[in-house]
Amino acid sequence: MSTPVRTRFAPSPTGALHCGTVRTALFAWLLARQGNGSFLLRIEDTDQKREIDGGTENILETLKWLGLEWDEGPGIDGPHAPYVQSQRLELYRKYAQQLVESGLAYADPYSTEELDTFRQKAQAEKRPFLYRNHRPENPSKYDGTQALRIKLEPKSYGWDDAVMGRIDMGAETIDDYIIMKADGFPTYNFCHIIDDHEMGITHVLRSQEFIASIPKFLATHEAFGWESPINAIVPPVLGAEGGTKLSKRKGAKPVLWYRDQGYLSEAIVNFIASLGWNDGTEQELFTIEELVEKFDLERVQKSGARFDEQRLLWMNGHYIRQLFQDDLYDKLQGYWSPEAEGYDDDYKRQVAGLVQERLKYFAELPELTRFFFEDLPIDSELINTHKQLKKLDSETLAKLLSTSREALADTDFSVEQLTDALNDLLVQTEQKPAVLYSLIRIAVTQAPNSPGLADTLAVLGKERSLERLDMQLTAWK
RNA sequence: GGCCCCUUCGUCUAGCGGUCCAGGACUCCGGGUUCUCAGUCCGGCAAUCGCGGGUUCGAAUCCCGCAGGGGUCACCA
Repeated sequence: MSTPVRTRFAPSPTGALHCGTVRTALFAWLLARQGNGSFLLRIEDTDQKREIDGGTENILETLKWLGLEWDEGPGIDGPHAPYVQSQRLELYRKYAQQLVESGLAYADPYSTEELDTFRQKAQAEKRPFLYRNHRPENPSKYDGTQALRIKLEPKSYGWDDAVMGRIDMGAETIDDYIIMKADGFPTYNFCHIIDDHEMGITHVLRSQEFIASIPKFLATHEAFGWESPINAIVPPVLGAEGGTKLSKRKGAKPVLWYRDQGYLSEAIVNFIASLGWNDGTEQELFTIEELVEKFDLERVQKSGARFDEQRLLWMNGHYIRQLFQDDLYDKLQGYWSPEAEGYDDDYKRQVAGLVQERLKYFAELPELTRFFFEDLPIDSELINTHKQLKKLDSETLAKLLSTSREALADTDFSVEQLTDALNDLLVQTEQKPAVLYSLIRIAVTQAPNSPGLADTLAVLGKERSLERLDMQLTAWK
């Protein structure tokens, strides 16, 4: 029996979560859910300056919406609470002190300006800047008000990355780095190592930008005499244009934006999982259960993947079409146009049923359903630009429409009777559907497109449909 | 610049020495579904596998160079 997997997602509350960040969380979550593992959420808020209002709430809300429930973390707690770094400062200070006492950490005597000078000089001489070349001979005693550096001896580090495979890096990537800032807060580099160790994390997934820092992390483990968890570097999610990774600065949209636009969490999860991972078969669509079952770090791609909105849209449409009608109707709450609000549920349910296979995201609902809720003004352009109808004069059109009106008025407006009546009209008028149906459809909707004619008429109802046909006829008189 | 990672259709990818003159999906194009849009079904366009050398009877697959892209070198994470 191997020890249960423990993974974590450890974001900073510095902005709304976007799809790139969340993919790392998803992979970690999937890994934990495969066995009787645990998924932890930890808030890394050690940079007070960059923290934004509502940052933590956004993280919690995003994960909950996606269904990535955590077993330990804010609101759940657990054996390693608290799960917010700013509430764990004593712990980091204790470990920092331990390093000071064993001579593995020392106070940094330099000011920011002095350090900048060192860096610039190194750059001018075209050699890498290494802090250890400036290590103070007799550092003053650390009193908690200076920056504290860990002393790391230059040596090579390598590890077997669960995604990337074997990676070795030379001693030049190792240098003394700051573990405690002058403001008394620990740095990410330091405290996440402590937390991951304390919390018993077995697999640490990090995005690609951390790859060069891993030797530092390994060395830090070594300083404490700890064993490193399994490291896994996940490739970046790139913006649609490629090149650089998805980021707030490059306009990556918050995950919750997609929710608000009417994307389904199943679609987002499926789509995000498919960026940089596949199960080796030709399957494209996965339920979350299938993802849990099939996900494998070894099949995670090493190269970056672009975020293709087009493909997301396709997937979302797919998931919308899968919805049961009641479920669809519930989810559509809040997306109806203001005009629709006065209508009863039964009517709106029927409308929803007609647009289900046309919706790519819920926010499209109003523009797809306008004419079901308001009488749109006569738009003569619809007929004047129609490839068949524009050839006919209004007298002919009026005659056709009038005939149609009478025939339709004789039905009960059920889809069955309407379909029959429409068929009969084709025979009777000797017109092609492209002419007759288009004419009726435009007259009754005043929109360039709509669901099927019989369905649309049936939902609109007899009274309203005939009224609109009359309006069009009046316009031609 | 040093170090590290990456490189198959426009995009996401399959491929782990022969079954690949490279398969699937999205997009796009054409056709069917008695109107439109969407959906759906059928069909099509699209990668000489970054380039150059090897190894081998045989390479997208192994090796070596090169090029391009990305990351990183913070008292940010």
